[in-house]
Amino acid sequence: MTARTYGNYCPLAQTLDAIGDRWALLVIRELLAGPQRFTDLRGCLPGIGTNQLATRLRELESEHLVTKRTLPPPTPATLYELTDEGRGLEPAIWALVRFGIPRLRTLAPVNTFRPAWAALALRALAATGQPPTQSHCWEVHVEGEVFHIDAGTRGIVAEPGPAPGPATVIETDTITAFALARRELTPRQAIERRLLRCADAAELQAWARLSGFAPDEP
Amino acid sequence: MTARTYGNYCPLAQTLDAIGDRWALLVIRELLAGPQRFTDLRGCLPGIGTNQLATRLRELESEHLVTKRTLPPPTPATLYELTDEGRGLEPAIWALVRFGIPRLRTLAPVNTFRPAWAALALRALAATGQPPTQSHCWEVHVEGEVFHIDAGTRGIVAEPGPAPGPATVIETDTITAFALARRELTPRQAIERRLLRCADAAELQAWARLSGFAPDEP
DNA sequence: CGGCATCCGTGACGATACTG
DNA sequence: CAGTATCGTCACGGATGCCG
Repeated sequence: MTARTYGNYCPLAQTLDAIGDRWALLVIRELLAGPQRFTDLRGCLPGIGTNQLATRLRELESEHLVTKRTLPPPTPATLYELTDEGRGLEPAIWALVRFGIPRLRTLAPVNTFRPAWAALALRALAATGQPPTQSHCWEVHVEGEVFHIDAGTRGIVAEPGPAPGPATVIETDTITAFALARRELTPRQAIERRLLRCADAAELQAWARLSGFAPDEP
Repeated sequence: MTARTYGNYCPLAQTLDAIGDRWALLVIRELLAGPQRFTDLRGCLPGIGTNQLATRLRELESEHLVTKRTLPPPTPATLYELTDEGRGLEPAIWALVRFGIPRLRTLAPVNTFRPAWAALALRALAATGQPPTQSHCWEVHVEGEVFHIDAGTRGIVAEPGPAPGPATVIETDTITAFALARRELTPRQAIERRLLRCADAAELQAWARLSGFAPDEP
């Protein structure tokens, strides 16, 4: 009953009518990592009220961006997940994330901090640099958060979870991931300071070029 | 502590802290067409309160996304315009616009309707299809709204205003522009029905391929 | 008239408590 | 675990007034 609609026949205004409410895009941010339960979402969204979360999920469902699924009785749990239409928001979200990366200021004490958000930043950069000349697959670990990048013949996709096939494993921590994304650190420096691990230096450089990280000095 | 900030050290949350407030992105939408005066913005944003507009402009200014400029005394007027940092939002806005285009439903009576928003949709599509093999420049007119697309060696840019050099002029109306963007009409059909004018059919097709419009039947 | 500031009613939001 | 109920508060929308 939200007459809070902009009422513009404008694609941007219609989008904001759907996802412009407070918390809406952050709910979708969490669902980008895969299906989630109500309580998981609540835990990942510090400060949200349960009523607000319930309302946002209901609205996103009515916009056909999110669906509610109930698992069969062995372990009955209701999961929320993005619809195909909801996944259509990904390009916009990655662009918003990329815009926000240089604006991350020094950490204020009130700020909460999650490895998932560092992984989000690395995922958003996964197709902004030079694409590799041949197929690659990377599996990136940021303190338990895992996603993989598949640079194959059909372009570059960055999906949550471990890689389905063989992949170069890259492992780092939250702070280092943010520093890489903000280009305050080169991958080589991260390796030297034992902040990042990767078995194959050439694959690491290919990932760095693909993501547009800061280049090493010659 | 209702500073209304999410308080997350997350690039998406930081972006939403800056532009997630109501009306903020629509203000920026209007500024994408060039510098605007307070009253012009108010006229293009039906429903906004003057205090809200003043507050949003002040906040966007403090986020360094918008600057206020006062013209010299001949015709003293204060103009609001995007900063370079604010223009960094363009990729995100185009992605949000593209997400909203298929979601534009049939026109409800309450909806307001502006040629500028149709031009926005065409501008957002200006680099989603097949890039042309050689340099092109188009100047698109939608009921007085003018922008141009420059597909040169430095990539594809879509800027407000008329083209600085020679360009193929394309002229159409608001409804047709939306129909093209929604792929409900092909450019050829628009020509045949006298809804669109273009002096050069080959240039029109190049623009259609670049924008990913509906192809003509073979 | 353009560019706000102020006042006020309404409703969305935030926090807590409570329930199937 | 997955929400609903309640309530205080604050931001929003609309109207009006001030000032260059």
